[in-house]
Amino acid sequence: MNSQAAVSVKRIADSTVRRLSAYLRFLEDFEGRGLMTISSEELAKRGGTTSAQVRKDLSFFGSFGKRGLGYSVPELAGRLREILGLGREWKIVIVGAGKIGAALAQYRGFRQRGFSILAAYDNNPEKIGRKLEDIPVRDIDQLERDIEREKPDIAVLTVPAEEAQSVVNRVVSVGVKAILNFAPTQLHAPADVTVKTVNMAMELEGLSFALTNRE
Amino acid sequence: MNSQAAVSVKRIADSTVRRLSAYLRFLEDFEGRGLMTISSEELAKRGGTTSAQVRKDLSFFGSFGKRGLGYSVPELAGRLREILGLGREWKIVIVGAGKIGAALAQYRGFRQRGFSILAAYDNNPEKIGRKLEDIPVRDIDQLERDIEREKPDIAVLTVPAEEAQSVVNRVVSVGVKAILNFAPTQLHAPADVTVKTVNMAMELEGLSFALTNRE
DNA sequence: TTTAACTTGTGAATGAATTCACAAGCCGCT
DNA sequence: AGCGGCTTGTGAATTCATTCACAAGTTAAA
Ligand SMILES: NC(=O)c1ccc[n+]([C@@H]2O[C@H](COP(=O)([O-])OP(=O)(O)OC[C@H]3O[C@@H](n4cnc5c(N)ncnc54)[C@H](O)[C@@H]3O)[C@@H](O)[C@H]2O)c1
Ligand SMILES: NC(=O)c1ccc[n+]([C@@H]2O[C@H](COP(=O)([O-])OP(=O)(O)OC[C@H]3O[C@@H](n4cnc5c(N)ncnc54)[C@H](O)[C@@H]3O)[C@@H](O)[C@H]2O)c1
Repeated sequence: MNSQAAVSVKRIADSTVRRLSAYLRFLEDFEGRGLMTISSEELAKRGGTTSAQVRKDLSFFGSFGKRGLGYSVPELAGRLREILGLGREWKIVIVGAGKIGAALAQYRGFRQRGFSILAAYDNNPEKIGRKLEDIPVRDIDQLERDIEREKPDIAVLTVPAEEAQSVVNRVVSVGVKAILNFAPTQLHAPADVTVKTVNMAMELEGLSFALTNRE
Repeated sequence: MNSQAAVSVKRIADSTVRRLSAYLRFLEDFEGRGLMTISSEELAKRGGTTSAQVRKDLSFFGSFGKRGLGYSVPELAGRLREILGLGREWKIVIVGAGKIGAALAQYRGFRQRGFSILAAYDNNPEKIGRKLEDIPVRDIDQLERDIEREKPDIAVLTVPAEEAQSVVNRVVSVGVKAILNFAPTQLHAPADVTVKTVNMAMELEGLSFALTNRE
């Protein structure tokens, strides 16, 4: 019954974390509509899963529901925010102020969820010094110095694939522990650094496979 | 020796397909450097997996290697392209010519892999009629008519979350069977339609969780 | 206070994915 | 032709994830 986020006694699967994220999104929707309680069954229907799955996912972290009633929407939302570490602001830097970097820098969805973008970095003199909406584009040469001073939590990589590993090495060398990579390449980092790669070409290939292999 | 991709006797896991995509990328790299054979071990090292995993993944589709030697790089690359359905051109439409839609429309990585973007659609009169690089932005009102004529294989959704389900319904109604969704919302579609969602906020929350729950 | 209708939380059962481990095959050398 | 070094392909074993199924708790109503 302790309130510090997550007892984390066993390793939590990635798929579980993604579902928790999804549940939180639905809860926020319900919160907005003023509903006070929700059952695992309703949550499951929204998320395309089963009620047993919902309850099992939550049970890794405690027991938040009331038998016969369901879950308190605001309480469960709060618990999920705690578990996911969303009770605080996370600071982000974007490396690569190109097309996709600019789209991310200008995206409001991140700030709304507590992710604050400090700056974007580029090596193109024409881009350095400009702003993307209100995010400054800084010289990549300042990267390490700035990171040591501002201590961002997450680096988002939107540089060409050939440059990506060297940027990983640079940000890791000054203490960044989490990286979101958009370059279509496999990155290597120490075990205490979490790297997630979003590879859109791979997603399209998944669709190509699905379209090709249907009986 | 049939050349139609995949015997597909059992359902292939999503994770397997993603790895096949990754293997293909490494093989193309090796091909470029003129190497002729590669072992499962080398492929595994590059992809951050194990050699047994590589061999098991490939074994679902046939046996392409030579014991004692490894795999022929060009042959295996060809087989993977066949399996993934990359032997042909896939036609894509983008719905939502906003920031992320524009970035995707202008991205060269897709065309290089056989994904050809026909057009982007928007409901904003200021955007309609313009071009994103060489991709035309068309009126969303033409969506169904154009799809029936041009028969795109894949629809990419980059509209606001509230609009996403209605766009799904529209493209599904005229026969689209594969959707790549960037809106942060759960979509519902008939079982014969494959929907993949790329949810960047969810990826960031995964990083937030990892940073928060480390012992 | 009793009952009926619900819903949670969780072990146990099932199902899926990964890893192990080794026989079988290939190559080059002597 | 035989041997040693390597590497595949694959059942069997293991590990991990999901689903089942039900006791236990809650509410509301009579
Ligand atoms: N545009 C897309 O829709 C899209 C989709 C999927 C993946 N990606 C990937 O995202 C990455 C960026 O793509 P993009 O389309 O934005 O390309 P882009 O060329 O528009 O942007 C890349 C930016 O990185 C900068 N850059 C290059 N080397 C750098 C370095 N060493 N340090 C700092 N900045 C550097 C460039 O000046 C440029 O501004 C690529 O790896 C690409 O494969 C892009
Ligand atoms: N920009 C990002 O980096 C980013 C990141 C993650 C997710 N997303 C998601 O991608 C989607 C688009 O984001 P964006 O930043 O490009 O927003 P945006 O506002 O720049 O683009 C949305 C575009 O869709 C058009 N549109 C709206 N309703 C439409 C309809 N019914 N039919 C056709 N077109 C319509 C708008 O005119 C606009 O051009 C959103 O769902 C957003 O949550 C964006």
